[in-house]
Amino acid sequence: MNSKQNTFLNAWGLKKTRGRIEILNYLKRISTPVDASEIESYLLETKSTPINTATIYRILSILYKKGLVTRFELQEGKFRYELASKPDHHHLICKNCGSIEDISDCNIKALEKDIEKKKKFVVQSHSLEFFGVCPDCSRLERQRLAGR
Amino acid sequence: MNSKQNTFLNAWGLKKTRGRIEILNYLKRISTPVDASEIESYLLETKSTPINTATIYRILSILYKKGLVTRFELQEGKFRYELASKPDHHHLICKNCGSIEDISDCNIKALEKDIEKKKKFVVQSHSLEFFGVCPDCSRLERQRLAGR
DNA sequence: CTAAATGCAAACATTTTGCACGTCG
DNA sequence: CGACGTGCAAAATGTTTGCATTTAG
Repeated sequence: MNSKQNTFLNAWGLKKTRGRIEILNYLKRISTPVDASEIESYLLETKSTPINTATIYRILSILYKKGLVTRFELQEGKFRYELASKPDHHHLICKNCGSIEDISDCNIKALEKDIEKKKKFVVQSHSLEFFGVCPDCSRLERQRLAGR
Repeated sequence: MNSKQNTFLNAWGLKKTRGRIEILNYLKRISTPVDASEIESYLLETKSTPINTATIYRILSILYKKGLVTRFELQEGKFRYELASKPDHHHLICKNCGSIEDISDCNIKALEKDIEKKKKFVVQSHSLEFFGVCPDCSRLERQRLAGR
């Protein structure tokens, strides 16, 4: 299936299937991390044949285990996914509108080195998220207050 | 109920009830963050009358809203809770044994200032977690390899 | 052809909710 | 007494699993 696209799937010992290809293509296109149900609705809206919920979870699980996608939680009680090939970065999450913005890496590496030395803890990955109010919501709030 | 303990509950407009007092006392004693079911089992084992699951969630929810406890996710698909009065800190989570260790604050404040300025994003809170292998598990792994 | 992947239904874990009853202040 | 808090049962949400069937290689 789809002999030219995502050849690396085979390289990872994974069969190329419609679900995997479409999920990977979707992940390539998104700018903010998505959860399983967003992936499902996207495939439902745009693709001819839907992909089963359990299959989506299984695909995400195997891509995660192979290290092709990253997975994290943003205080929502569910997981979000991104392509692991994205450069190291963190997130700004607006508690008002839910928007998620990336911020690029910020010398966490130094901190990791420090921890490894002081604590003898081998750091494999980290997650850093900032929760607050995004510029748009701040602006609207200011306008709302001013208008009274 | 319990006229001397946790008087601040009243100050926050919350009635002093057995559940709230016992949960707060438990949170004071723990050294690593706990989830709802750990709280429930603890109360079940040690206290005469159990506290209903839904009630535990409702108590945690109101304590969280009032800012008396903090809440976060450690890639487990559930929330963990701590007293908010604990000094600012982060966590080292061992992916092998699941142990959670605190690490004290590490100049994230500077980073926050930077973000507020550059991104116009108002930071209210942050979460920083490191995932990896704890010293104990590293040691056991080394021994296991040496023994072969 | 065979191992791997999927669909379906059912189970599971965590968290939330409606409603009647109980209790703090 | 009255608003707030709780217990119980049921539901909502996110995720996983067993098993029969399909499909990539």
